[in-house]
Amino acid sequence: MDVKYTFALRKIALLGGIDDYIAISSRELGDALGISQQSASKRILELLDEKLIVRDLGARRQRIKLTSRGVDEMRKEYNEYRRVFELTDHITVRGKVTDGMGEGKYYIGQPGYTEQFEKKLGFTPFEGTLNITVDKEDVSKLDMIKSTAGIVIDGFENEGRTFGNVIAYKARIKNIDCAIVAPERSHYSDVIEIVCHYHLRRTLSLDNGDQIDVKISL
Amino acid sequence: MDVKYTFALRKIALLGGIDDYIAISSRELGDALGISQQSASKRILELLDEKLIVRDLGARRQRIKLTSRGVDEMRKEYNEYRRVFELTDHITVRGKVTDGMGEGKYYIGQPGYTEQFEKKLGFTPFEGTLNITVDKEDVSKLDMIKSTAGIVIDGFENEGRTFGNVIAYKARIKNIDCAIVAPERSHYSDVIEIVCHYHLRRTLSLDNGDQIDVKISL
DNA sequence: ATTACTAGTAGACGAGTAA
DNA sequence: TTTACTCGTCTACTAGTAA
Repeated sequence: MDVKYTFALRKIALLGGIDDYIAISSRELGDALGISQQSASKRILELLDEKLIVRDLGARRQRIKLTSRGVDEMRKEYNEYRRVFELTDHITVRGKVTDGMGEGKYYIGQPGYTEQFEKKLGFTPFEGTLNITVDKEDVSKLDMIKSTAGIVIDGFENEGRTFGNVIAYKARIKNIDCAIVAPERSHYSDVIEIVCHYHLRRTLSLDNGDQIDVKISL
Repeated sequence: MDVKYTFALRKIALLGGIDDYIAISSRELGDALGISQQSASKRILELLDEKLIVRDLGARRQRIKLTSRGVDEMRKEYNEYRRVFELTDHITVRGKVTDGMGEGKYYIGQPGYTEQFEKKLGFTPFEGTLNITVDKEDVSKLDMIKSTAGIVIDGFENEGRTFGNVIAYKARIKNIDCAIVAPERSHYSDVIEIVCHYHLRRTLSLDNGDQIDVKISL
């Protein structure tokens, strides 16, 4: 992403283009960006080309707004700033214990993964994951976590099946070491999966719906 | 502020240069920024020139960190993002009622100010201000408020004394219209001064130390 | 009034290289 | 190894102007 695109995008967002269409001439945008009308016109064409904004080119005044791709780019930058200004060395997210679909157990059981967990996380995982539905107000923190490096658990093949890369993030629940795991290319979700050496449900006497804090290292 | 400076600044901050010196070669910074070693070296010189970073040029590895001016620039951008992602149309800050130094009363009493308050804020101020010490966790919100336009109350001269410009921000305390006022060029403070048509201390039966929410319009 | 083309130019970039 | 100079290229800008 070119810097000058995010700069223009941010100004458009500040002028209200993140929620809805805003009527703005290329001259006005140019003034806001400190560039000429001609350059602003070109910038708009570039942003359209990159599918960062959409335009409704009326007879007299064009109206533009960010696309979801545009909003995503902005959020990425916002998260970088949050890491700079809000962070120490960990983030705490709160959520409720939830039933998983039992899939975790199958994956975690694969020797190709377990060996790496031991080497890279420092514990052999209990066979099964604890699923937590993150509270609405903390979901944005998951973005911040995903924007950090994480520990790559390499994928492998076994009996003709392909197991993809998994990213792990070290965490602690009530001072017990554990890790959040997620497929490398996972789409948005408010559910996180926890692996741990212990059976967390039993060790901490957790039931579905129980509130729990997860402290994630960065 | 040139965009490319804030971009470089942000990467340096993310690499830890906001808290302390970080050792980073021009090649490494170039890689982080997606530019050549030569350009990164030039960028560092430009940032030094703008006093956005300071450098400790060791024999083998240079060490750099942001200056307070550099951090301020970053925070300005951070606040723009917060306005985009966190805001609706107001911010609520919480604080404790505090004794002022009686200065507010003298200033607010000046006809040069009161006439403008009436015209620009829609009320004649009670002679005196309510001081609130903002809670530590809400102090950063004051930055966000300062980064918005505010209403300019023009300065004037009276009997040889110069009264400077004042910036007012419309606010509400328990649904009573009021405004935060601050000298145009005020330095950092966690105390805000409130003007109101009513004597807020009496009207709301406030004592020093009482917790109070101030809802500030943006 | 708009948007956006063409053309000319300033300046940002990286390659080569010195220290 | 470093940092950072010079210099040639090429991009990104603005002015002029068409539609």
